[in-house]
Amino acid sequence: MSAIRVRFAPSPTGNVHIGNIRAAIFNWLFARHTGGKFLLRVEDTDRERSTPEAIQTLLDAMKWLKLDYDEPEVYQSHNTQRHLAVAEDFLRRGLAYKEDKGGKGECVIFRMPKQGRLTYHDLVKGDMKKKAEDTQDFVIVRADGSPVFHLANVIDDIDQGITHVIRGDDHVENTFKHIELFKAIGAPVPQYAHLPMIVNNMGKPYSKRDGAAFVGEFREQGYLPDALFNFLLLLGWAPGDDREVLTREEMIELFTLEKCKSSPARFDMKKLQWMNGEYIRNTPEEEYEREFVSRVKAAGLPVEGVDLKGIVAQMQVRTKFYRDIPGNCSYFFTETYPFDPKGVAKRLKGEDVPALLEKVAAAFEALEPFDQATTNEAVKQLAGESGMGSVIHPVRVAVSGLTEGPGLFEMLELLGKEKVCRRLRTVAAGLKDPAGPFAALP
RNA sequence: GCGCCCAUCGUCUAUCGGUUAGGACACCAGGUUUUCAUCCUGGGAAGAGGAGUUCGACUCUCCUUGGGCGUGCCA
Repeated sequence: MSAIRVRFAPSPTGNVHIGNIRAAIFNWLFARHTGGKFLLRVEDTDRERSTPEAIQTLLDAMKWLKLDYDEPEVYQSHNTQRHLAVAEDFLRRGLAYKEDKGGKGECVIFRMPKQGRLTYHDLVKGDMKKKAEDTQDFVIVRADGSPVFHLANVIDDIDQGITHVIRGDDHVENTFKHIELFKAIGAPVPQYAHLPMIVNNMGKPYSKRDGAAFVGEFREQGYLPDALFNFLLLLGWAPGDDREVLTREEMIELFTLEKCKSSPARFDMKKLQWMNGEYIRNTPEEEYEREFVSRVKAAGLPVEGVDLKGIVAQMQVRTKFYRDIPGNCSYFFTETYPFDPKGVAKRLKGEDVPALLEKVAAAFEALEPFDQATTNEAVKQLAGESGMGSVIHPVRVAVSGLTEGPGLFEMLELLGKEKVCRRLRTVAAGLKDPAGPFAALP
């Protein structure tokens, strides 16, 4: 039985930064790979910001990314008495002292060694060292009697039996302080692993100024949790072979801290977008269909009397974000589909277009059956010398309002003869009417 | 300023002394195609600089340069 225990210990602020959730991902993967326990500790000592809503946001983000934890979450604010008691003990043993460092009243300060060398082995960064003289005593209890992060964090780690602390690079310096705290308490020092920072194009820490920076934002924008998870994993870690798109099982199997890089990684939104597309295309059809239907219904479109399977098959490969689904294919579900002004200007504004559309409608009317092969043949006949494109483009915009979408003949078959012919004639009439719906468009 | 850390294509990365330095994203070209997307093929693109160690360095050591983090009664 493995005794490994790791934790994710965020302070709930109402937003979960991607750098932070990445630390959660690495902790989770490490636990799952080693058969250890993954715990969640809510460092809610900032009573102002740690609202129930903020905590819920955090929990939602964990759930969305399927980062399940193995024991009930621990709230740091519940342990304040314990933290203070340890500080008292330090005071009694002369490991800490009281001082008023700036007129805010007396605080408790922990003594750091004054000579020698502080060292530890970082599982990612290797051997780390620092001269004692380069460290300073630090505050562990504020003048107002509240414990400081360093103290609370270490004590909670001890109480939760944490064996490996996996966190962001920005904590490297703190580690020397924390280790002294563990020693002062007489607890075994955990193993440490510091993950590289996620930075922007400028090499600066990635922040909200650089685009979506919080888990909730990616969710709103339509990213799949598994895609974000996979992408974040690849920032600072690689499996060692050429695989990039990995299942959760593969990740768990392959993940080791030794394979973590220690240099900062730039956040590349383009690659995330690609990854998201990969995940959408690889989604089981039934699951995509479920998502598709719920999005279409949510947009107020009726999903009856259509060849849903056929539509879904056409749309899945073309979906970049789930949220774009209704806008990209409303014409399958309603007669009041919107027309893209640019498409109208480009494909429907020719003088001969109304007549063409009527000719096509008449030709289609006679088709039996009305399918890809027969419509294709009919268009070929009508186009003659001028090339199929001259017919295809106006017809596409007329029946769908858009210049992009499934192949025209697939689209026509899915729509059916009746709708197609009616739309062609309606659009033709509208184009001829000086007061018609297209008149206002350029 | 001082301390700690980092450094391979534009980006994410593989390489654990000997490779034509590989893959992916992005980009460009071509193929499939009515559009878009997918898919396929091809292309350009990298070891920051300088010393050393070595028969041989991207890989080990040192220096320089560049960057990040820390240096809070924030976490």
